[in-house]
Amino acid sequence: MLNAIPLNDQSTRCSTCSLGQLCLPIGMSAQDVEKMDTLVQERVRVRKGESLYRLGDPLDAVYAIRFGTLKTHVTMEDGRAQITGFHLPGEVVGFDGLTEMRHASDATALEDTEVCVVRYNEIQTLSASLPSLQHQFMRLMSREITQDQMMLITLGSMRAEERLAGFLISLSERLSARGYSPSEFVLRMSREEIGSYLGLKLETVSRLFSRFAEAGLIQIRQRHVKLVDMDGIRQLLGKTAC
Amino acid sequence: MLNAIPLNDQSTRCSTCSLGQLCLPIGMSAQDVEKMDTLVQERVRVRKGESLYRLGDPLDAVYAIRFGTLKTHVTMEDGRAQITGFHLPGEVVGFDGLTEMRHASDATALEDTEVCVVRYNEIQTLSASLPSLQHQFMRLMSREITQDQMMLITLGSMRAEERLAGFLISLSERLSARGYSPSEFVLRMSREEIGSYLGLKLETVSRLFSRFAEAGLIQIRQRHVKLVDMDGIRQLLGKTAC
DNA sequence: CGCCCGGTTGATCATTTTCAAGCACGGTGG
DNA sequence: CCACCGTGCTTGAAAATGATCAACCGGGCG
Repeated sequence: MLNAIPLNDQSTRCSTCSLGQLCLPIGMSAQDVEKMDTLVQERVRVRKGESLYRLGDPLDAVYAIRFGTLKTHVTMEDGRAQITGFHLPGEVVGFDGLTEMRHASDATALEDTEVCVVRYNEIQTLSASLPSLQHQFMRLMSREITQDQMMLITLGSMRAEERLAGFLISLSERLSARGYSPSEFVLRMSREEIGSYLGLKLETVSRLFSRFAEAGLIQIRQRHVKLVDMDGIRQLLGKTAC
Repeated sequence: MLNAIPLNDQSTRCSTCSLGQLCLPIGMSAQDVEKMDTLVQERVRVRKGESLYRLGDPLDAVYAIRFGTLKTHVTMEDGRAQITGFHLPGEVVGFDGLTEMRHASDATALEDTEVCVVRYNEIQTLSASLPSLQHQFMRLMSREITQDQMMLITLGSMRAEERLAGFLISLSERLSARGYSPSEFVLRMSREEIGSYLGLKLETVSRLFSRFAEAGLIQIRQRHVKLVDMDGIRQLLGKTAC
């Protein structure tokens, strides 16, 4: 199912990786990044629909996305599921569940995806000779906490319209940071998945997309979106403001 | 405003602290815990209503609660606020904002509270001679991520009734772990604060409490709660289940 | 003693969900 | 090549959940 890709060429190195300052090395000095070139010994290919890991799986690594898109999600005993995040290249997944050394969620590919395997052991070992690596991992985990808390605001105090506007803006910004168009992109997830992420039903998501389109804010055809009026979309976000 | 308490007596030590296995040392060996006895050099008293830190404050420490209750909350530009957590003795706050080394939220005391100051520098330094400390901090941060994700499920896919039932159960379990009664306790937060945390309005919280009481699940008088029918409350949680 | 804040309760309203029907695109097989 | 099927999406109407507005209560404190 999962396709391991043994590595021996230069392309494996963080110091020469094109994702560079979007990924693990974000904010680190060039020297320090070179020292972590041995950190990633393995890459894994995950096909669309397959899982990189599942809730309860032993956790021995975190994963940096090279290309593709992942969703992380939790399913409750009663079958209800919540998507906790959509993840783009350069983002690191798997920080949950370090407490029990077992994954606390599932990670599933929304399209064919490749990740760098960052073994937890290696992190621990390498940190001894590269103290900034330890700091780096704490920063990455901290960022995840901050992002989750932003999401709590979204789900706790925003209306459907604001949530979807925020979703589009966030996606636009993240794609833009990766060199893609900020105004025109393909949604890799279904209406239902967007709904799960935003705490809405798929019909509500669909209706809102139609409404945004009718208002001239976006153009949408299937999963292809074009953000026509960014300012207008941004205004939706702070609409209930004083 | 904040009351620093310089330390020199035994009571400062993690190895002899009564919160022991609820707090920083959770899961660590006795030897390792002794080695971290120098970690906490300072304690701080925060009076009811005062803030331990505020959004944007330089972050140079995380804080372990000795006694009292804190809320962590984020306020948006437009004034809307979201409470992201209520924190009991033994819990560690301040892990957000490590990315920018500035706090990404506010922490405010709901009653007079005392915290142990754990300087980030000290963590870094001590980790060199005590590798398990590094692992420990990652575990604590990971736990925070997992908890936030549980909260995302709550806000994203639960109904008001389920949210409040879950809140009561969670509080009961955490108080119980600290040696308090699991069935009878005092809410340190207002209806409005509960509402903010659960993504509900204060009136809804109030109504639900009344409804729970009428159904014989709880007794409530002001902020004093008694959980009468734990099983019944638990059933509310999985109600919409299949 | 009286005020004030926090809480309760009721009536009404808005938003989102639910249920239901139908559409469009992509793939499959005759 | 086209008819057929299924999945994902759209749209409408009705229902439900929670929000809002408003009045009132009551305990604690100056």
